Amino acid sequence: MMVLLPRASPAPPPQPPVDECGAAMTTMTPGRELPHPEPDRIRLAEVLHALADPMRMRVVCRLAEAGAELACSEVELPVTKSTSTHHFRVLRESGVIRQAYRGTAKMNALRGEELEALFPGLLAAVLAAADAQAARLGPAED
Amino acid sequence: MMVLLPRASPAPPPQPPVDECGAAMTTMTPGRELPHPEPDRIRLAEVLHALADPMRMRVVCRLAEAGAELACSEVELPVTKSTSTHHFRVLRESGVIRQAYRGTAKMNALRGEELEALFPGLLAAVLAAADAQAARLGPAED
DNA sequence: CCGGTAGTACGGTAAACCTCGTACTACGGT
DNA sequence: ACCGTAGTACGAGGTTTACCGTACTACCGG
Repeated sequence: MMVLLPRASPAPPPQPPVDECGAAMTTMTPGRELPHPEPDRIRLAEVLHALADPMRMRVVCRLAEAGAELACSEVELPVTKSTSTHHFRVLRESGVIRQAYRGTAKMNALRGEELEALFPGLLAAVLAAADAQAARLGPAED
Repeated sequence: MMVLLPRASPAPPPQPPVDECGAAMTTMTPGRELPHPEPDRIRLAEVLHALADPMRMRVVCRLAEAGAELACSEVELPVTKSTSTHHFRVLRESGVIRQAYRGTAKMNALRGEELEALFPGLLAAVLAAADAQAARLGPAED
């Protein structure tokens, strides 16, 4: 009864993904949906906090200028993959982006319309502000 | 030679505020100017971070709806005075508000025009978003 | 002159945050 | 069937944050 595990796993949890609905989900959710906040659970403070980080702002700008879904790897950040994953999750959990698995990639899209309905003009103003600042300082600055 | 000090001060520094210009400033700056960032040193990330806190957001909303300067004590927050001071400083250092001493009070005002020049529509959008959310949830909510 | 009000500085705590490295899982192509 | 690519979970380190309490300073009014 030697399972296929390369390492000698002591024994405990042979239960793979088990799941139920948000309970287990130990690893990745195959081709399934990821937890996204409903529009009425999106909080301004969380959105602003999500946008207040340079890395995440860069992601949002890239998504906006692309105007379409982008894979995580499509948005290059000067951090490791783990950190990148972290930032994308913060953006998703705050309601700024929507994520979905597509093949081996995870696609990301701005929740533009939903945010517009909740906070009219906010996203546009932030994106414009980011552009303005990028133009003001050298495009490669802070 | 019994000085007025309740405690027995050894003797050393009878020099009161000494100062020079940002060097000493051990305590309060009398009726003087406080350090504010120049418009070109205001960073979007810092502004958003400042606005991403509920307490600070409350301050900004109060200042906006008042349309005029308000003393710190005029803006009631469910925190101690020290914490309040902390939040006002974050707002000032990020460039969101301007502070000045007036008598025993410290007056606070939004740097609306300067922010508008840097990030057109941003402050308005954030304020509108805060109002919208306050209306959506009970005005006494999160 | 004395007390009250307004605000600060300092020190401390507990939580949150950003970052990384390592080890792992899924999907797709050769 | 295997390897590579894309992304995750977990744990840990170091910094920042929000909050408080205490002790202090400045200004105003009686």
